[in-house]
Amino acid sequence: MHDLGYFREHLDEFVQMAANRGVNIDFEGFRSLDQERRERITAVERLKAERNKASEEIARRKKAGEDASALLAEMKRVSEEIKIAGERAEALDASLRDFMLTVPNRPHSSVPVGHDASANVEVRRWGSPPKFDFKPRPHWEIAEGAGILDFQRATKIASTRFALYRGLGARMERGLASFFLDTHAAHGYTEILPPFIVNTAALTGVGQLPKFAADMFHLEGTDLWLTPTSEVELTSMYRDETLDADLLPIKVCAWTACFRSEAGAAGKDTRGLKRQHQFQKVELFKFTRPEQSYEEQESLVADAERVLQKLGLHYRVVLLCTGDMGFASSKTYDIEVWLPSAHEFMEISSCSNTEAFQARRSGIRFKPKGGKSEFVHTLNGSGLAVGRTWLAIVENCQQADGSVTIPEALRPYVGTDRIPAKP
RNA sequence: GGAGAGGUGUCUGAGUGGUCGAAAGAGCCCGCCUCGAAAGCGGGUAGCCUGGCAAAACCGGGCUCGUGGGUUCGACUCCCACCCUCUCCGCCA
Repeated sequence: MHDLGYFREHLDEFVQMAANRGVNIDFEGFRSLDQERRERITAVERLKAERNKASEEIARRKKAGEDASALLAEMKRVSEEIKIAGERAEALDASLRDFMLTVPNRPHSSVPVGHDASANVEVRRWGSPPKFDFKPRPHWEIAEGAGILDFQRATKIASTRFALYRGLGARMERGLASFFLDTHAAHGYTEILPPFIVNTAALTGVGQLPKFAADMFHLEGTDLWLTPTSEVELTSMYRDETLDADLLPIKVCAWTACFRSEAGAAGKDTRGLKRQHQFQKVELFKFTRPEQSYEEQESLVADAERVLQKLGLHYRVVLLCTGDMGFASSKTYDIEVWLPSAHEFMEISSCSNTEAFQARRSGIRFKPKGGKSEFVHTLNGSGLAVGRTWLAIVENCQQADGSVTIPEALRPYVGTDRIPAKP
């Protein structure tokens, strides 16, 4: 969310933002709503000031034993007026708040302008694609052949877009999560294990609600939802708190399952692990001072890259353009890993600086010594999506006979150097 | 699930219808003192909305004592509902 005063005074900047992001925002509606709201508020407040003054006078007269009945009658009438005018003002205020919650964040000046992914800018590449003297197969073929992945039985248990891992497949999924967490902990991130279920306030605080309710699973008859990303939990753990400035930046990481309804994704990535209703993810998260957030974003991306490098997987880093960024983000880098079967890169991490956008929604402040409290900046990034890393390993490390060589760094976590071609 | 207690500022914690945005203490900040620090002494220290104004500083007004309603000229204080926390009992991985 944006600061209302700033938004009002710099509307032209937000008109530009909407054009750059390719979204429609009703600025005319805002102008009239904002103006009427303010007029109503001042009218109500004038009445309240009158009442407060009279109340003091009534108290004084009663103490002095004087008569106050005329004032009392007058104030009864004023109070009724306040009630009626107040209701209208509150309705306008609620509408304005609802509107403000749907305005996306402003992209940072370093973000390229563009409508879709074609305007994204590749920042760097690491490693090189593996060479095969045979035609590399997609991960679902290798994995189902090796008996480490079973989609059909997962469908019996739940529905399509769920996976069941078996044997070394399950162990590699678990091992990857541990490997990620251990690596990040060694670089200053405190491991958190949060609830996987979150409430409406938490989702509103990160910008997931009110706009993206359809992308999530809602628990019927409750205020609770299955978490779509632990970014929600990690942000909300400090919701409505003022943090000690000396503790910043705060660096945390978490492994959780993530749940997405994938509404609107029908027909997309229907085969394999790429797009599931449930997947595991290790998230990196930072609470920083405003002036250090962009520097911290670069190091957060590097922290996510580190685990791919240790696994020896070829990847590139892409700076997303204005039209391809998420709702809450000011600047986002995606990390994309190489997939030999499709001969293309696949998103495996998304690292965003939301500046104060989420902090303002979530009420997360810090207080500098002797200064006024300010909103922190929040940064989030996958480090990494576990299921997608799993499939990248299966594809990049596959052998001609259908077996998979486990990357060296991961071997202690899987307990073997190779997944055999057959169970 | 049942019974009881309670939710007040950065924190602890007082306040039971009228100068209460809120005592006291702690923390933090600024002075004095000191070679410097500690101690001591003095002062300061919430957020949001709104108007003066285009903005900063500043000044005025309004709101905020878990949330939402109600009673009242007036609510931290009384009433109702809900949420949350703690203790005990029950159940349970």
